[in-house]
Amino acid sequence: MSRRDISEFTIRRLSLYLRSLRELREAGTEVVSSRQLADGSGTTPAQVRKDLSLFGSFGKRGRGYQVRELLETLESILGLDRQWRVALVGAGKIGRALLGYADLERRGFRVAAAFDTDPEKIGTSHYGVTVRALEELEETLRAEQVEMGIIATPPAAAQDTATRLVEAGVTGILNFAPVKVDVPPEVTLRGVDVVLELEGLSFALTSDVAGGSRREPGSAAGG
Amino acid sequence: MSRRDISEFTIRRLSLYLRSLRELREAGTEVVSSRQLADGSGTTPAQVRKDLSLFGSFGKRGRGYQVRELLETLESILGLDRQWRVALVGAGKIGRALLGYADLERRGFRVAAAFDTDPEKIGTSHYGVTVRALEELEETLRAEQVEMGIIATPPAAAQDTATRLVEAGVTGILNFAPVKVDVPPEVTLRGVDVVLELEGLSFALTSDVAGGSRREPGSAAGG
DNA sequence: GTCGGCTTGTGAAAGGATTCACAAATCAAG
DNA sequence: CTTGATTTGTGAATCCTTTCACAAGCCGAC
Ligand SMILES: NC(=O)c1ccc[n+]([C@@H]2O[C@H](COP(=O)([O-])OP(=O)(O)OC[C@H]3O[C@@H](n4cnc5c(N)ncnc54)[C@H](O)[C@@H]3O)[C@@H](O)[C@H]2O)c1
Ligand SMILES: NC(=O)c1ccc[n+]([C@@H]2O[C@H](COP(=O)([O-])OP(=O)(O)OC[C@H]3O[C@@H](n4cnc5c(N)ncnc54)[C@H](O)[C@@H]3O)[C@@H](O)[C@H]2O)c1
Repeated sequence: MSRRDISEFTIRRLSLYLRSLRELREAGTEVVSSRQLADGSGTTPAQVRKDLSLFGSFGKRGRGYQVRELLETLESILGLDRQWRVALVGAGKIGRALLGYADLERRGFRVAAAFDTDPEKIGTSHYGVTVRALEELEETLRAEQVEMGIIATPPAAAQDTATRLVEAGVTGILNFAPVKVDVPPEVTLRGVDVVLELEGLSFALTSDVAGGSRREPGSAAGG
Repeated sequence: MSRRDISEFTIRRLSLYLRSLRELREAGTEVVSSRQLADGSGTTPAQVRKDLSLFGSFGKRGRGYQVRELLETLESILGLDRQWRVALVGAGKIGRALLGYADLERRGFRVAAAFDTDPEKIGTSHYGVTVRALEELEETLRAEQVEMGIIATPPAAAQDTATRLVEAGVTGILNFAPVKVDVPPEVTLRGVDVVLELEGLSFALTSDVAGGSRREPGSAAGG
């Protein structure tokens, strides 16, 4: 069972367990059962145990899991026991909202640089990050050892942005633009599309002549 | 095959096909094959045909699908042949970015009202929407016949917000707060969690000693 | 120390989703 | 009209995920 064989579904759920575990740690809880983790992340106890068992045995039978220990284990599995340096391309409305999103830094994702093409925006600072000219992208990313990029440009610029990010050494990209973006196979790409999510709600509400929730496979809804 | 039996995976892909079809329409293309749709949305031709076949027969063998016709069919299936009225709760950084997101209106989602608790924000207008006091939520939503809600409050307020939205008649909710939110079974809930997506990238980049892309099941990456 | 109640870890079974593969249909060329 | 190149629609097969169910292990009570 190599890390490569772990499914996307499992990884999403590990993040959800982590979210629960952080809350439990804040609350001072020391031990947690698979049932509690399942309740806190919208899945089943068997699923929790199966997910964890892919990586090892972390619990005690009859007792459960140590919150602090499991939390550190999951952080380590997900590669969160370090800081990631992230570049943001596109300092528009969503880009600036992300610059002000303190959870990124708190969870280990430091926005090390931001870029835009708009002369009005270049040179301005937002939440401690100064917006640079797009031309400086490659140089800056190599100097700052950035490994992840966030695309927050208009859709028309998304593919070019992705290509340049990859060219500059980035191997993980989060894309907010609602267009298909191609990257080489060694680069990991995830997309967030707000309209697509709303369209999913539209379908559900249209189907429901009289209501009905729909399962969201692989990850609990509610995140 | 009732609409209720259609999987979340299929629905996400239908949205992606729609995205491709809109581009094709702009480009003036009249006919499209399952292969082209697959290429444009990161899936396979067989998957496209299987997805569409769940709802009917829309193509011509040996030829393909009429772009305009299929586009209208998919919009109708997804319930997008109407306008949806949406309420936004939390007019902070991400909330205001969403108010300025013109694609929402363009795709049929009108933000009919926005709410906040901060006296400094109440009464201000953003992109044509005036922020109201949270107290006015129930009354306004009923008056405006709002059916969907977007939660953009701090995590601590998310569950209360969801409860109030449901109480006010909303049956579809999009949650941006990184916490689990419970709603009654007749309400559909989707969550967007940026940190969770980045954590997924973190895992992929950590696994890859020497690169390797990872499949995103159910929907093509790149959105 | 052992009994009873719990909870994990995990093979096996069940349930879904995707891919395969091919008959049926369309169309253009001759 | 026939042939050949396409492309759809779909049952069957494959692949993957989730759920089941239970032996093994832990803990506190007595
Ligand atoms: N506003 C939202 O709430 C929201 C939500 C989800 C997704 N999105 C998507 O995010 C993207 C940005 O949306 P927005 O609302 O922030 O738009 P915006 O117009 O406010 O911002 C886009 C920014 O990108 C800059 N830009 C343009 N071309 C560029 C390039 N080649 N390189 C770098 N920067 C470039 C522009 O100067 C501008 O500052 C769009 O693709 C949009 O669909 C927006
Ligand atoms: N900033 C981002 O880019 C970003 C991205 C993804 C998710 N999020 C999430 O979105 C939520 C909002 O983030 P933000 O960065 O916009 O924070 P923010 O602090 O800028 O905005 C939150 C807003 O909610 C208001 N609010 C507080 N309690 C409320 C209540 N009970 N009802 C209505 N409004 C209330 C506040 O007055 C404030 O205006 C958070 O849960 C955050 O984790 C933010």
